[in-house]
Amino acid sequence: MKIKIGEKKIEKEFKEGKSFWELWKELKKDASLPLCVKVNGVIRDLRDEVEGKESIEFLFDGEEALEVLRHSASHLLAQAVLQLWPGTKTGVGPPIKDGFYYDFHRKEPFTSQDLEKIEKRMLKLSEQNMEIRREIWPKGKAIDYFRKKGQNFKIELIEEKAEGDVSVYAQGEFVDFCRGPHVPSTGYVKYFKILSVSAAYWKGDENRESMQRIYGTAFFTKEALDKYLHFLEEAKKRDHRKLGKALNLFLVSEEIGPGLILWLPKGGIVRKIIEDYWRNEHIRKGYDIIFTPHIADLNLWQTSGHLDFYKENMFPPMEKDNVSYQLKPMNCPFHIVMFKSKLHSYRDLPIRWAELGTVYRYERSGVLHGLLRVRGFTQDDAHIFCTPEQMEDEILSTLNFAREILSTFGFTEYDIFLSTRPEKFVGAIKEWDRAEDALKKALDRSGMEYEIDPGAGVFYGPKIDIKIRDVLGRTWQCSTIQVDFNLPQRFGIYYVEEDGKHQTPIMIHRALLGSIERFFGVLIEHYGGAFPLWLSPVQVEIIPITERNHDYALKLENSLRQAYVRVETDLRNEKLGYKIREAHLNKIPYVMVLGDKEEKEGEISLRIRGKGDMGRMRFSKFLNMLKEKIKNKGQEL
RNA sequence: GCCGACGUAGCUCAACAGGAAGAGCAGCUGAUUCGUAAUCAGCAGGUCAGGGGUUCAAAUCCCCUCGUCGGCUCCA
Repeated sequence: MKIKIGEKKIEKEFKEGKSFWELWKELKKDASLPLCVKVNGVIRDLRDEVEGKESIEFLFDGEEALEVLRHSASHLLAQAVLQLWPGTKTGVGPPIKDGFYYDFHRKEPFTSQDLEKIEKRMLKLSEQNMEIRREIWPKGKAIDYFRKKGQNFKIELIEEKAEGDVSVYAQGEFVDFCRGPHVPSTGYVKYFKILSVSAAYWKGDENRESMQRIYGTAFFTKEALDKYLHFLEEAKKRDHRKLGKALNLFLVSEEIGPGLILWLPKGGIVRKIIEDYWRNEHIRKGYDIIFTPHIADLNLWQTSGHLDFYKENMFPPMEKDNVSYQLKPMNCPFHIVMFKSKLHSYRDLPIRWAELGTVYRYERSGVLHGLLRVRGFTQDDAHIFCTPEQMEDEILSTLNFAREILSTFGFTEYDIFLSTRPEKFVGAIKEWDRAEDALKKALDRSGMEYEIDPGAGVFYGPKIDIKIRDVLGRTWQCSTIQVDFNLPQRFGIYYVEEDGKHQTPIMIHRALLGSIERFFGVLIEHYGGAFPLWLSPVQVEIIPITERNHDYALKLENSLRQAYVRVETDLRNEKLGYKIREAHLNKIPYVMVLGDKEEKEGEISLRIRGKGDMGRMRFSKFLNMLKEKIKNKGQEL
């Protein structure tokens, strides 16, 4: 039998019938305690019996053990809730990415005071260090037990999931239907925090009961827990809605409507910089820039099929002169009609048409969220019409293009997913295979790592999604590259082949930033509102020390403005410290302080955001440095 | 859309348990002309989200609507 303890490997004969727990006690040399064991690759309870010739690994930490710990924490939560409010019905309580939750059903809502009470009770239960035992019950016994307790959700789960005997876990008076595994006793769950409560449908079904879901998190050590709580605070500080208000970037107004964004001047200029960069790069990559209207004849949406499969996301049509017009939820049908307006030869392909197209989608009120989920937004859309042979190269260059653009905004880590054919799909399987193959080959050639998400493609074609990671390690869906078999057929578009035959082109939809609104929101959070120089709404703040220096300040302001530098001068009758503080709070990258000394020598005193006072330098030197840095679009100041 | 919480000055937030709406910042006016994260004084600013109800009396209690937040579901 092979046993692994941390990095150490031991070969040892061991008798059957003992538990891993006992085995550990015989082997252990120090006070460290494993949470669970991995037996032939499967995570098991320490209380399970050793069967003989397994390869055993004792787990002390790591992702798998953390999941076990959090799962046990969720049981602790349920036990605490049942002790505090007997009769509460319990649902499911799994570990999740950053912690765990447990679903409960009862009339009264849990208040934040209740959450505190629960946490205290959990602490007490942890201190009691109750044994956590797995028991195997006959199905009938389990159902009887939970019926007596009035736990109808548990019964539903047992009837669905259990085949023969039922695995339950018991700690003190609390028994839960659960597959496990768990830590050996409640004392293992020490460092945890109850975070929030919200609603969740039973089994995610809108038609079923609404449960109250209590979220929490748990870690191996106090340090790790504190680190995570600190991360939550940091994320809160970076909230784009908060920063958007503080930095006057954008506004959502009740008077305008929910999910509709007003771009204030400070945000507007950032958007302009992003869009200019975007357009210029597209032209450089062989795209053409096009524009299309915001509404179109309803018939267009009939042809495109959106009325069939997208209706619930569309605002209702408006009628005038016996024509119904539809506010557009997508740009693609316009581009298709434009393709159709001219006869295309295979020699024309690939055609790459890009548009910053503003679309409107009806989103259910509960899902709106700052800039990240809105009802009117501008997609950085493009459609590539190409031959099947060109598909792979086009996808590869799009991938590289995406990488280039995203890294300019400081995003260099991605999670990439290739989504393949779902159960419901249009087009021939042969086409799907070809497209999936092209996407896969392009990904392989790009050298980027990716995961395959089987069956997650859209009904009209397979796709690649790129999720970016921000400085806090959070992921955001932005870029998407989708092959479409549906629209070209529905609109009957074609190009003329070498031999004169008509051929349906491959259509690739792609967005790199996703939407300008969402991307801006992500950018704000990524940078914490402190934009790099090239994106900053105000790049240089000029602060004259006294009124005597106002003319000099205005002269330099003009020089900077003529060099296309975004500059503001603070002529207010305030002290230097006050103005510096304000520039700092506004996260302005460079501050030029101008007093009598500077004015006399044609110099400036420079402050750099995050670095402080850099001393004096000639204005001309500063200007050259500034222009160079803006041109380079660097992340550092 | 669903469940819960919340909505007070431009912003951030007070107002014990129903009894005359308050502070800081921002704004305006004046004084101060200042060397690296807040100078002082004065003034102005509110249909307490909107509507209805209970009460002698409502920011406060009840109902409805709208919006925001946390999630569910959905998603660029």
